[in-house]
Amino acid sequence: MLSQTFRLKRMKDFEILFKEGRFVAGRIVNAKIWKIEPEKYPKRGYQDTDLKVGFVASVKHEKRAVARNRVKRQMRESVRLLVKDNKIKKGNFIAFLSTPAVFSATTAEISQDIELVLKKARLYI
RNA sequence: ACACGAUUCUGGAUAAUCGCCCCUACGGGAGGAAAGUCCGAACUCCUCUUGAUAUUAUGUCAAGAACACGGGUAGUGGAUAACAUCCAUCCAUGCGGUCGCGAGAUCGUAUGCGGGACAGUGCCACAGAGACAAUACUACUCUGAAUCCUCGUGAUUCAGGGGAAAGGUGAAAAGAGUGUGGAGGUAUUGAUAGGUUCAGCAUAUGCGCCGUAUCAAUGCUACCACACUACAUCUGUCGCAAGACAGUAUGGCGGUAAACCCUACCUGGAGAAAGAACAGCGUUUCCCCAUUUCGGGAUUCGAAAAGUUAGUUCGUGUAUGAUCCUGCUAGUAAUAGUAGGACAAGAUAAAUGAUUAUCACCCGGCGCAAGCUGGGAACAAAAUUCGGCUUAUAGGAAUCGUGUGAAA
RNA sequence: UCGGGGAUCGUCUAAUGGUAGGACUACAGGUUCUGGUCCUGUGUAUCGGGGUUCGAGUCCCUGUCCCCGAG
Repeated sequence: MLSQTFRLKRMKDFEILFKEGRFVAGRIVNAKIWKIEPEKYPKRGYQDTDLKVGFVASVKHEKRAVARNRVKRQMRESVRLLVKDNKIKKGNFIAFLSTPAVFSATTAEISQDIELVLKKARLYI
């Protein structure tokens, strides 16, 4: 499970990410990515070396809470393994978004697709 | 043995690696429904009433929720902190078996928002004469009057009565029902006698037609008699009660209250985003300072943007607990009392995960077997706490019931 | 964690407990040289399940889905 220091939690952070960030599509997982610009929001206390990752599972894609929570946990596990090996470029906000297909995928498939998305975004080292 | 149904219980185990949340540490870490949010309670604040007290125009403490409006519950007795829940029981209804000619009785099982229709009001479409102390339309019948002619106790019309055994409508028809008999009525059928005006066929007459008379059979039936069955009331016995049983007793004015309503009982309101502490934000107006962008003659002026905004701790996980486990006692039971033991998640973009192995379970394939191999494993995840209800649910276990087959 | 409201033809919307109506759309026919307009006709619905009632879109219970609000 991913440590709290790498988690995106604040409502305001999500608002900034979805307003400023760019969209990257994968096969079963999409992403919203924003390169942190500390001088634009000086009072938030952002730093260039921060890495914050959030996870979204939409109610419109899957109604059951059990399935949504499970997908979020699977995505977190995949990201944790990447962060552990320092595979993700620092200084970014990332939010991974669900698609309808992700709810029938296995953990290995989700992990592969997250790597694919990060490579497309040129954040994979 | 198999299949189906009902009820109750269960809702995979162990280990390794890498992680997450709580915790000083040791250690601990989803459910029977955590779900839906349909009820109830704890807890907190607010409102009102009464009393006490301090002081002063309000505060504190205690007890409570009257009146009104609204909402809820509804056989009886009990359980509970409380409930629309639970237990026991009564009654009614459905289904099945047995008994009875029948109305019905009885046994088993299931279901039931199961008070009141002599307090009042409303509604009962269409159809039908009439839909609730009703109606008199038609058939039938009596009286009177008028008109007509073939002048007869004829026909027609009108008025006023009588008449509920006929009309055939409807879910329901004026209101207990069933059986047997009586004396009638009525319908149908048959036989005999009679008629031949009218339709028809052959045509001396017969078939047929008419339905006048008698007889017989069958069906329905207001009324009367007897017997029986159910219901209500009364009296007696039994039961805490709802009610049950008995009687040569008495009686007979539809349905609907999940229509308004009446009766009895319960209920003050809002909810953890409750609420407490720290911080003192946001909104509106004015002033000042700093940043970015744009414009312009411009160390300045104007315009725009951005910077702040669901913060932190407690409440919140408890051992002074409506807690859990085991035993005993009381009780038919729900449950209560008592003795001993246990301490069992606590997050807030929200922990309880991912991968692998072995065992156990289910299905398929290969195999005599041992076994090998491939696949499957439901419904669904705490959000202040607890008691219920409702809905979802693979596989397994126990008990009971029904059906089929086999054996005795 | 709570509180409100709703669901009727393909779409929008009516209906004191008594035949589910209207508009647009669709289809067919007519009018026209053809299309449109216009006229006529036809088809199509009460969210699922249970109950009360002679009878339920309406009343009661229960589920499903949708929308709105909350210092």
